[in-house]
Amino acid sequence: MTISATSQDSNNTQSPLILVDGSSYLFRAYHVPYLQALSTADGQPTGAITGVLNMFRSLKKDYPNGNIIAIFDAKGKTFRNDMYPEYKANRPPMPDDLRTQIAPIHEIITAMGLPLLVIPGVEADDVIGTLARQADELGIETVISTGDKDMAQLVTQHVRLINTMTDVEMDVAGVSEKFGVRPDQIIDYLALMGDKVDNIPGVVKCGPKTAVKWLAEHGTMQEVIANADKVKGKIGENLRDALEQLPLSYQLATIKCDVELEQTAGELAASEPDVDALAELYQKFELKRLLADLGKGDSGTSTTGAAKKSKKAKATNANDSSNLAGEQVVEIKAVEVEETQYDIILDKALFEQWLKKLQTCEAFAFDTETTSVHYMKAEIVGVSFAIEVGKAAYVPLTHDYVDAPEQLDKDWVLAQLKPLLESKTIKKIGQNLKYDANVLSHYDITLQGIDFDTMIESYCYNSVATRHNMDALALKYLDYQTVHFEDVAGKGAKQLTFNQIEIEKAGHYAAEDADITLRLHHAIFPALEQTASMLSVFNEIEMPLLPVLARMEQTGVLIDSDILAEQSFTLGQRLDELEIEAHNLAGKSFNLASPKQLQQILFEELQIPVIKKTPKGAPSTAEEVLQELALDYPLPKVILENRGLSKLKSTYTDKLPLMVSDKTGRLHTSYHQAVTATGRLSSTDPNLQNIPIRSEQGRKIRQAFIAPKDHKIVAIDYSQIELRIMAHLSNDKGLVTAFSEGKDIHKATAAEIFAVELDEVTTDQRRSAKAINFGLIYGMSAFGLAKQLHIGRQQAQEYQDKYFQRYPGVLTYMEDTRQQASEQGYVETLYGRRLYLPDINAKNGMRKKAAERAAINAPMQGTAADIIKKAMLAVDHWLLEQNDDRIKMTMQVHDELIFEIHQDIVEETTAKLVELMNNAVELSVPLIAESGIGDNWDEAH
DNA sequence: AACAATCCATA
DNA sequence: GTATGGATTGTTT
Repeated sequence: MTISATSQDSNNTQSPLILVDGSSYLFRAYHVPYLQALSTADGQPTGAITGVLNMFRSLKKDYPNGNIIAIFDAKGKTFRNDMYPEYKANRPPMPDDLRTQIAPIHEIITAMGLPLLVIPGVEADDVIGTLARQADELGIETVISTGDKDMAQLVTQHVRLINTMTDVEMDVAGVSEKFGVRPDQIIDYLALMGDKVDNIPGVVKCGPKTAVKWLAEHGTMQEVIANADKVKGKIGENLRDALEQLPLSYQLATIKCDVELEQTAGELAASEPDVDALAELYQKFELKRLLADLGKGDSGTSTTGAAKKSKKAKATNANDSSNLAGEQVVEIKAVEVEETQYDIILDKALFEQWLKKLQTCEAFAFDTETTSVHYMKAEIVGVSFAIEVGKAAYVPLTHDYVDAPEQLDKDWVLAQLKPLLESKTIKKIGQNLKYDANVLSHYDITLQGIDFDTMIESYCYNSVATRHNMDALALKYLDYQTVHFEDVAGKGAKQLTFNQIEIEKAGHYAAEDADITLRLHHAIFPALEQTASMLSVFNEIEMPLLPVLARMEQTGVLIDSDILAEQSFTLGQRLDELEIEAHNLAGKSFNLASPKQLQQILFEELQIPVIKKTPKGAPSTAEEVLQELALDYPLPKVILENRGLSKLKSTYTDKLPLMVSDKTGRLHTSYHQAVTATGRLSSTDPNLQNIPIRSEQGRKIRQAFIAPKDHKIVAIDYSQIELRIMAHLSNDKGLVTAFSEGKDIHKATAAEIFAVELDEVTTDQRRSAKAINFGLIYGMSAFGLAKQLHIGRQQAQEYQDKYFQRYPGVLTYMEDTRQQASEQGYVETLYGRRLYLPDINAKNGMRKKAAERAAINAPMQGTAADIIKKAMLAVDHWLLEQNDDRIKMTMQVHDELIFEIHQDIVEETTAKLVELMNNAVELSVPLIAESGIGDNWDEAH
């Protein structure tokens, strides 16, 4: 069969028929993580609704003339179940939180005026197949929108598939290219392979490759069956074993194309949308975007939606306990995008005019444009400002493309701006100002008056919303689509740096950045202010911390690249040896780093028993599994050593030296202040918070973190901070006393649980107690504890019961936390940082349990984060007072601060720093910081 | 080039 | 069982 050249002879004047596989949309939308958190204020999940409707919308955009028909599966069994009772028997039941979204979707689609087909007794596929067949016969161009590959059998000269996610269309040639067989061979192909998910039997070990090979040879499954005795080897046996089953598989894989329908493909057509019904439904399910768009009117109708929206968008009080989902509604002040006036400043006169306004204003938003996203490499290209909403200016400085207009002198402009930027009284508003502060510091400007950072505002307001970049914020809080950096600079290898971008284009982008930042501040800050605790975390912790982090990043840390290079070499040698050994043991050469190849070798070729599976169902080759297998087999042991060493080499010894700045000869990480849900910092480029410590080899890497000449590395960490916080929060008498008396807490716990004297506690008992203590912090279950300690579930339960019996305050605290989380939808740290838990009342038990564990952990982890942040503020304050460049704070690793201190003053300075950290906050138990001093980070521990 | 899956480093 | 970032392989834009 060849692709017909006559496909043009179809009736082009008729609008194409678009058949939508609604059920495939539904499942896909349901599994999009970003959408899973969505729900209405009263807890009805809306993620799948939103996702499905978005997909319909994009379909409409792609096929403006399309005649869209929606087809969904009906409830209950189908004729395939009668044929084969095991059909789809492996499918888990539909989750409740998906089920409840189906009816709304149907209602909305109907209100949109689209024909909706839900036919019992058959699957959506069969309805689609029937319509596609009819359309094909009528010569109507048809597009089937689905994620299901099985539908490839329906493709003809007039019928194509489109994968909505990838927007890839597949015609006859496309099917052949993709699958290696023609559309009319797809059923044969599917039948031979079988389908695990749908529980369709096929030929064992026959995958796509084999099926294609056979069909290329014989054309159809019937012919393959007829020639079954000629196939050699194991796979030939498998084929012959499957002969009886294959006709059934063929039937099951065949989409039924003669379902009886009330209307034919030629008759079905959309009707006018019922705008009022839509507005009501969108409002009911709080679909803000859709409601807004309804007002804008693709159909040019009514403004009902928009009017309702402005009434509805009244700020929800953050204390409102009905708001359980963590989804917050903010009053949107600047919904209408008014006239904007963006100045591009190329002459002195206009610049001075702006300068005057800036000098006399209370606060302004500003943004720097640079050549790089890395603060150490970035050079300023221009700066932008906004004082009032809608009016912004961009001052280009160093655009240097061919024919770039003459620009104001960079040094002169920065000199003019310096007093302004360094003023503590004129407030600055920005988005991620730490970056701007770092860049400006390279121009001898110390940014001050950093009062409002919209990224931090958004983070304090809701830390669970993972993205706090400007584009996301503008969309969320202003319902405004910004110009993206990639829109002006391109992306990938061809991306331009900002200095290469035309001033006109760059100016609009940059000025908009400043303008939007200002608007965001006006949108988010008032909402943040409504909750005193959130405001205080913002004002007392996060904003003051920003310049402290900037200073630490600027300072960087010193590493000895030679030590690392040497270690890389040694590691490389050992890795080569291990590779040879592994290949010998396996009897063939393979990639040690590939879990997939390793699975094959271990579990298929060597027939080693499978102990655990990955979440996706493949046999796991994770460390704990190999650890266990290593007892009985040689290969896993080699793999384990290889894994450990290659991780060290690629992530640390090879990589770190490459990241040393040529400007300073030091390593400069980026601390992220708006990433974690719990309030911790995170670190990237490089991540200094996961430098190895546990293994002997790993500690060598810490030895490369050295002090400069005449200096020492001082590491000070909080001892048992999270358990101390648990003691404080729970106010459990026994726990508080144990800490107050300065006891070894794990030992004390062991004495209580195992009912022995303190000095009779064995190492084993202490280890168990330690696991229990850690487990408590993680919201552990008896099941988890059992796994950790390799003991039975019952015994783990006994330990846990005993613990709660001895420390009843902890039990009460855990129960209260869970209840509080469930009632208010969030938990708080000691200092008021709030963590929303959208899943806390989820119908899905797993997700609910996970949210409960997070609810237990967050106050402890988050309070620890608050405390060390406060300590950093205290330390930084003291350092500024000292104004002594022999002392530098260089790193933060969650419960540890690392310093570089001149040897002459190291003892007394360390004592002072420990004192500052100990007194960072007042708890009902002592807060203990422990210090270590050495020539490198390893020694300092 | 971008993304998922898997594994592993830290607190 | 909590919270992260990153390297690798393997698949698909």
